[in-house]
Amino acid sequence: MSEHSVQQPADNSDGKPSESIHFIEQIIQDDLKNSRHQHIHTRFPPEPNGYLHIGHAKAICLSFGLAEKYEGLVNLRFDDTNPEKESQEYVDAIRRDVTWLGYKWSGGEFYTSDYFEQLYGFAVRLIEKGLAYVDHQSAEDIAKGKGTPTKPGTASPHRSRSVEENLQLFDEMRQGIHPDGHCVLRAKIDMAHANMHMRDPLIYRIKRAHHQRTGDKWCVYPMYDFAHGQSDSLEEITHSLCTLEFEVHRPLYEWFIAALEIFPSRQIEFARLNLDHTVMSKRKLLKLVEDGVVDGWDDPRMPTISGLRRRGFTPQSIRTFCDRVGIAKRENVIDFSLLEWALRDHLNRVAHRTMAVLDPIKLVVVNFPEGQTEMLPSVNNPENPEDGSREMPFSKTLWMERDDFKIESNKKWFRLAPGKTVRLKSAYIVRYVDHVTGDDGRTKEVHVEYFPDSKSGSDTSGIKAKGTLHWVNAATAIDAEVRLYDRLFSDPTPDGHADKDFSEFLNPNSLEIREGCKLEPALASASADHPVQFTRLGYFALDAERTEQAGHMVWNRSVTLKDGWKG
RNA sequence: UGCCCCAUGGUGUAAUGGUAGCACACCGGUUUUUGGUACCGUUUGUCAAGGUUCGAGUCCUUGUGGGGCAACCA
Repeated sequence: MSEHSVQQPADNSDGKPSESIHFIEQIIQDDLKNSRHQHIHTRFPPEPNGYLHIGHAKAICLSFGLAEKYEGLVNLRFDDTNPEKESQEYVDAIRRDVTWLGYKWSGGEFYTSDYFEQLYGFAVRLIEKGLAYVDHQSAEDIAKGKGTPTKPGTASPHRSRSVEENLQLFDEMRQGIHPDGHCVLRAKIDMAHANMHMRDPLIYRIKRAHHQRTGDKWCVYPMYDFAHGQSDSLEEITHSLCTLEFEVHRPLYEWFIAALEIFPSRQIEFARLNLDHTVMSKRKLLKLVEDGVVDGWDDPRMPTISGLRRRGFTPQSIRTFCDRVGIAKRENVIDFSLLEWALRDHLNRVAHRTMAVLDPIKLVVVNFPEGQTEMLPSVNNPENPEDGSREMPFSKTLWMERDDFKIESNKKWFRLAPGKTVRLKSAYIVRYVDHVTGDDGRTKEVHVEYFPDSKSGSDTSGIKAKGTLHWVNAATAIDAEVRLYDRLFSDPTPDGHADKDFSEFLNPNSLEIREGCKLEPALASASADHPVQFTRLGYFALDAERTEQAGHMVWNRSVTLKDGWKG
């Protein structure tokens, strides 16, 4: 059990839980205590019209997590009632992402399209009760008739058709006798209702579109309000959790349950997740993909689950993040740094430390014997000694990071510079001797002398070095490409500006590709499943797909190490 | 000029009428062969005004501010 698992209420003598719970858990605990339900049953109902993002992860952790915690069931249900926008590709991606997060849909996998026949029957039942009618008005007239939030709507001229006529017309709709958009089925509720959704909402429309699952069997499809809640009911979902924008739909949700006399699922809304410096709507993410701004839905800069996965995030880190974000009803914008913290927190404990130089310059150990190679052990993870150590080759010619050398420095500079002495991680202490400047005016080589008695682990030199540098043996280095990422948008809330399009805030420097990076030889056997730390640089993940395409290793920087240096 | 929801440090989130706490971020310190980690510490908060109460972040009223609602989308 990890320290991140939710603590069960302690068995206190006074019976009080030792941990606070959010409002949805309170409802569940009350329902269980009052025997309103013997067990709970939740669901996650994505529309397969895009990839899942971190906001969905919050919803997934909520509904799946609650089912697990209270030993209930959870369904995965694809809300596929709009064939024009949905596809099997998205269904597959959603299943993959939920599975990757570590969840199983214990209650089963469902599709709203499986209920089309029953939904149709529900509509007939409504008509028979005089609670629905076929409207032949144009879309514009229907919209006009709805009024505005401040002005009541007006009744459709077809509102008082007889039950028989409505039954026949609705049957004709199904038979395909009428063209697309010719008429719709509407619930008969209240055109003057203060809630716009109660002003005779449309519940069925004619749309000749090939559905990825039902093919061409249907030419009428139910609208969200006449599909979602009914599906919840059919699956006997006890707690139907959704985001705030559906709050105004709840009266309708309940009206249909009452009118149809079906299982009373309960809808509860919570605030969706917003992350700063990114966008979280499928429409906007799709636009980034279509415009080629990013590499696809799984671009490592995307807030999608697949993007985060490729970036190197672990399922555990995302679950920790969702846990820390909390559940409430107020609008929120989470700091990106919380996500980064969650990843570091996990990877610090499990990732092996390795050495890589991203902007290499030569480091020559002038007094080290030419042609000799010494194997030096280096601990894989100081946070977890059980992970052992590996042997690193060390010789006269090494690579060091360009940033680790400066010609002019001061007392706060712990790295190499004229007059400075540093430790090479897991190797020796070296002292500056000289440096070589290239034709371009940049430093090309740094020459140092090493102290043979300062060997890591058996240092008897007595020399103190404030700084420790990472390095890679030149002769055995692996050449690789490393991709560094920054936030996709420079503005914290790119879609929060009424007068400007979110794309105006794209960060032009969100991707930096480094070629010719030098990796220690042990990294040859790295796999995408095991993120590593490049010592002093951050956590990195092998991009298996790009590596295969490029013919050389391609690494993605998942997150930098926290940098405490105020130089 | 309608209806619904919301309001606690910079950002999130607790406190269920009784000491405003936790996390992230920030800043400072200790330790350190990663300027990482770990540990310690500082600063910062109940939108406003009334009311109820011995006692209000919590209950009531009125404001103010924010969000949502008028797709044959979900």
